Amino acid sequence: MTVTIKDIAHASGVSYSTVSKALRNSPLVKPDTKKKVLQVAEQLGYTPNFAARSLASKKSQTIGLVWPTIERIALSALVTKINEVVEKNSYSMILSVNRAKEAVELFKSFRVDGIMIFEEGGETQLSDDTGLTIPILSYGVSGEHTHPIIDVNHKKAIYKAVAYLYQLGHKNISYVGDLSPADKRQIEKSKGFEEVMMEAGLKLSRNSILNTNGLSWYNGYTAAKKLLQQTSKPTAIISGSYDISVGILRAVKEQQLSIPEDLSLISYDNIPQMASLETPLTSVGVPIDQLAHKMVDSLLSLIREPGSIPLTQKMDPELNVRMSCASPAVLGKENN
Amino acid sequence: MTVTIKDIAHASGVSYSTVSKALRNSPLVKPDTKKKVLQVAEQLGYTPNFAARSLASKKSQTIGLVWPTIERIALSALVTKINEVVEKNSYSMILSVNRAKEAVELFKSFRVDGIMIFEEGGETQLSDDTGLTIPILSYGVSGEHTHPIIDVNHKKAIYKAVAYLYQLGHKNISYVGDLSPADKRQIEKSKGFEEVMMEAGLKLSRNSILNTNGLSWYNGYTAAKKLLQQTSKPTAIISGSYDISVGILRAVKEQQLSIPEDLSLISYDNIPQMASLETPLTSVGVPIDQLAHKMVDSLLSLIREPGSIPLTQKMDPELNVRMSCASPAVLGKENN
DNA sequence: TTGTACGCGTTATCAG
DNA sequence: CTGATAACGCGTACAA
Repeated sequence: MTVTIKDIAHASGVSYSTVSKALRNSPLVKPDTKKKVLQVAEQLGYTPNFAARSLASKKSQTIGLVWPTIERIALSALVTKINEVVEKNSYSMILSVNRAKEAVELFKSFRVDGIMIFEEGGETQLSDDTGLTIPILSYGVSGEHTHPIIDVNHKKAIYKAVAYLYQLGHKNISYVGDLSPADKRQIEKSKGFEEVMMEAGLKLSRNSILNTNGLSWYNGYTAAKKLLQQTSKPTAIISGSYDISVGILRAVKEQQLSIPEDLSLISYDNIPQMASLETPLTSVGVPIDQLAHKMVDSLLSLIREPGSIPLTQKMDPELNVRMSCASPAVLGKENN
Repeated sequence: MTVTIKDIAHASGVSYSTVSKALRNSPLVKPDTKKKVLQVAEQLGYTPNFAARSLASKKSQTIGLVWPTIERIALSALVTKINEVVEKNSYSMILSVNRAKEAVELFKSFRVDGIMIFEEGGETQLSDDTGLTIPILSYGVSGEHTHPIIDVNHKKAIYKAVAYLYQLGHKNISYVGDLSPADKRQIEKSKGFEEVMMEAGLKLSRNSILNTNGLSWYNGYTAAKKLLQQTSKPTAIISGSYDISVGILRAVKEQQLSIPEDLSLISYDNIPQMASLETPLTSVGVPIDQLAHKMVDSLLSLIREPGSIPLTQKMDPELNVRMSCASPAVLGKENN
């Protein structure tokens, strides 16, 4: 039999409405009574019923996080951090690994106070809410969108990567990433690369931008393999994501090449996992701490007051130097 | 303004109890009315209120999954699969990345119908529920436990790994894993190794079982590095987990050794990520499809009828051959 | 087959 | 400060 506030009221000799107040730490109850009630609640093993609470208060103190791509691990550290920040703000967080549409439906049913969406790949077009409307915040790419998003300044990221490589002496740099038109974020990365290279006066050849046709490690692997088998190889590669980098590493190994001796590699995604690869990679991206705080603060602000944050907020990426870059080999090496 | 069944009732000219029945697809309503009600509901953009539904029915049709170690990616594929199976059974699933204790509290507040716990490392002792009691199923190691668990037959796994290596000609096999007494699962793995080696008549030296003192890739890395620097190296290693294997790979690379030419490696954890490593690893473990089905079926059965499943269920592991094992090098090589 | 009425556990609004 | 009491949205006996 479940313990309710009525049971507590009975056991502690006050009315259940007083119990309710005491449990919510209302200033309207005498400290003595409050203490007693809490004690009894503890003793009885009381667990609040969110369903009832949410039904009565129209608030759930919970936010939902949609994360359909848990296999793409680039985000797991971010999720953990976000959870931490959420709790610090005395909210709870629940996740769903369903596709965005289904997950949002689920969260709506739960009447979460706000929703965060992590989508990599094709962004779902969320139907205009005919019914109830819940604050939604996406970690996504700028463009047409009705919900606010937190985005990364992709061009700046690419800029930092290219500048770093340039300073090491690289002129022949390739970008390897997914170019499928459905994924705006990936498009933006490659376009940024194009622009930065132009601005730096570095020439773009046919091999400068390589389409992996997908975001999995295998796509990166096949693309890199093709690239590395050619006679005129780049001296440095910028990879569009963690997973693609994993594939590139594999291809590099199979071609008996060494990083950074034969090839420098910078990866997108500034995550801890970069350091634990068989070859630790230098990377660019927004530090997860910053991202987590920005996202949670924004969503909570949105919950408090609709329209209180800009539709687009861009975060500044940073370069995280590890050991996968070096000055390009001397000329003779090119005939390899 | 949120749409409720009363609104639907009003708009479609029936009572709201009829609407309720229609929405739940009860046989007690005429198909005509049912169709009409559903249509109106759709039109109005109705979203059921789980809070209310759960309050009234005392069921949430939702299970909670506790997963504090999302960084340890070995389980992400399993989680996705479980979600799939759960939905197929017309339940929903929500996740929490909190520590088990907090997560269970959260889920209890939500009145989920059942809870699954994924803990790697120290298993939390859940307090005896003074209050409400929810079916809990753990993915854990056998031992003292009050909640039912799904476990892996670790000894069999090790047996398969050793047998495979033995057949390839290996006699000098080491196990590299975490031996911290807090983690029963890891203990069981290493003990299994010991037993199997004894039974196979293979001798155990001081280097046969190596304690990584932790489960992260870095722990695997330092342990392997120490091992590989010695003059008498094993010809094959069995690694206790995916992450540890990642570390071993890194150490192997730094020592300028090749897999499988200089060293064979089999990893625990039968997950897709094994194939995408820079060096794809042969692995042993329970196929995730089987695991997912067993876990979901067991929990649902537990929800339907408490005590309807055994306290411990062991799953049979399988060997997944990739390319990280070969016959040991000829004798001369040993002087490397 | 449909409608009425009550209860689920909690919050919130008043009146004491 | 405390205690009734009316919602909150829905499921479900029970009545019609």
